[in-house]
Amino acid sequence: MDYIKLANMLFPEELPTVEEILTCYPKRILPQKAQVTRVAPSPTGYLHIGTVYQAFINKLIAYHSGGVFFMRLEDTDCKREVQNAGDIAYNMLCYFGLKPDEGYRGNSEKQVGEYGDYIQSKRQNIYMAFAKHLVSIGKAYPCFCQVSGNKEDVLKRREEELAESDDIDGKDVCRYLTLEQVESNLSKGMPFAIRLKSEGNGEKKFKFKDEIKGEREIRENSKDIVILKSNKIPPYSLAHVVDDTLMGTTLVVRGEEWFPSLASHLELFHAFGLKPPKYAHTPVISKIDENGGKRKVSKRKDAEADARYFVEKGYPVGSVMEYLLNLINSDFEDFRRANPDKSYYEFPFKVSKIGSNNPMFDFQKLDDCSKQVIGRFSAQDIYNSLLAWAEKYDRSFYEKIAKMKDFCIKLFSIDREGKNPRKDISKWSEVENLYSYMFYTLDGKELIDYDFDCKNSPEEVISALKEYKKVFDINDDKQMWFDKIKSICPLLNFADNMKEYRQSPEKYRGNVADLSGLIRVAITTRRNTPDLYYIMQLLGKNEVEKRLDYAINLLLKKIQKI
RNA sequence: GGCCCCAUGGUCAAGCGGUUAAGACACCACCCUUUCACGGUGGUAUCAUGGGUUCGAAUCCCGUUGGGGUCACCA
Repeated sequence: MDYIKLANMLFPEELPTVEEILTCYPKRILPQKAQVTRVAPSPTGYLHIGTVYQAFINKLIAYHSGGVFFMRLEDTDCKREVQNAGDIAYNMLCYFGLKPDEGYRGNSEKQVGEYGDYIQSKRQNIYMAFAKHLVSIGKAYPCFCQVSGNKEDVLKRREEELAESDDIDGKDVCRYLTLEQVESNLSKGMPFAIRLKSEGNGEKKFKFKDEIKGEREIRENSKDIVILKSNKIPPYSLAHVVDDTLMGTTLVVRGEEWFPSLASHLELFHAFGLKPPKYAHTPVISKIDENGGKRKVSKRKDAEADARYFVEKGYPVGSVMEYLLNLINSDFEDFRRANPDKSYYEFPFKVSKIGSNNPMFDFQKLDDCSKQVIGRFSAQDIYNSLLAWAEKYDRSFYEKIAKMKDFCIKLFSIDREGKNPRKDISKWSEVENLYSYMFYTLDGKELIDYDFDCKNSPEEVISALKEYKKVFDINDDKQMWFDKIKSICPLLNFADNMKEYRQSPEKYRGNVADLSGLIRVAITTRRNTPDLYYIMQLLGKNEVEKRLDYAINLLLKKIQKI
């Protein structure tokens, strides 16, 4: 068979040769251990949190090795492409602090770097040239079988084939077409795809070292995989081999779902006589299903699959990244404890320490992580971040707090100065509710419900609040404030001293902590708030008195109803 | 179904042939305390299962079970 003739029949158009292309992409000049890594999302929707996770690992590797982290847009699937998804992906990566050093920069900015184009749909000639080359050396052939690419059809067909045999990778019939048959098909205008003429033997294994999984034995590829679709656009396999070669990628970090197709990628590199990069296959982030099963976080079913979810909920970037880093290298926590002020980029991250089982997404842990991160914020930072978040995601709250800057900063200062700050905020979206009692005045406010949840009767609560109102003075200092609370304890038969109360609780109706609790609930409707003294100071004399009255009246009404 | 990957508490996990099987989240108790927190101390709870190998197994090997992935002209 005259393969060069075949190649020219298939690709009559003017194309550069592979050698010419290769010389256009010079080797990168980098320090010895520098790694070139990449993030390569396909614009099929929003950015998946798993892509953030992958991108983070890639960025970390490039950063720590003094290499390059670039971005490439894998837009070779025209059917699934979603408008602006590439732009969203780029902007989200930047938002999470993962701005690529090189490559695609969204729709509005110019690409950066010498190894482009970084948008695959703009590189069609290159892929065609590579495919043609493989045909011309007898390692690829045209396939005229018309097969539906629709996912449902594929699944159905697969099921039918599986019913007959386990082995669904028999060699394609088109592999054995003669030059004349091809010519005849071509003259009828039949579309064709290009397939790799696999030389592998599925029974044979070869050694392979994965940077995460370690030494493996994998089966040779024996599938005649498609390397150019009938629309002349390559699928992932060819695009990966060509681009990561030309762009000088030294380490491909990708999800474990790619592991089964690794052998075919390796065979492709081999067919071209190219040296493959190193690979690291990472675990996939999973979650617990409604039914209790583990599964991959799915775009369709899980809101948190969309990276924007975390933005909308108001998790600070650092919180998400530290949580992810914790999944990536579980000893990150130790580092954080030892170095509370360092950037997480200073953590001595190791690819080899990435675990090999699929981590489960744990919101409790995320929240805790986030509380620690926000705990390191100053009151000013909290306010600024909250404001920026609210401006986008909660307009009415934004309008409110935009006018209350000083008040908010004072509020966020309570219990937050000093070594062990209060850790009660995990995301900006919960702040309004958490501190709701600080964001309204009683004027014009409808019924607020109180839950005193105490062992005292409503009558006792009323008299406690009345007594307190008598002595309350906004000008008191903190010591005086508390002394006054203590001073009314005896009137109510409350213990003003915890030690005494503990010794003989039966002698009292309550203690000074209980009394403080009643006042707290009356004023804030909550049992947990920051330091009550400062809350009252911020609220001011009138508001505190109004709230005390309000609570007393509410309780009176309740008694009358009974 | 074939092939591949994985298996330590509810979750994230250290562990690399000899450990009282770290640590974190969550939960509980106590301590601190002039309120809420913060912090501290302690506690409940784990090596999926059956066989080997070994003086000795969470650790090595095999089977079983369970979970995940993959088998597209999707990435």
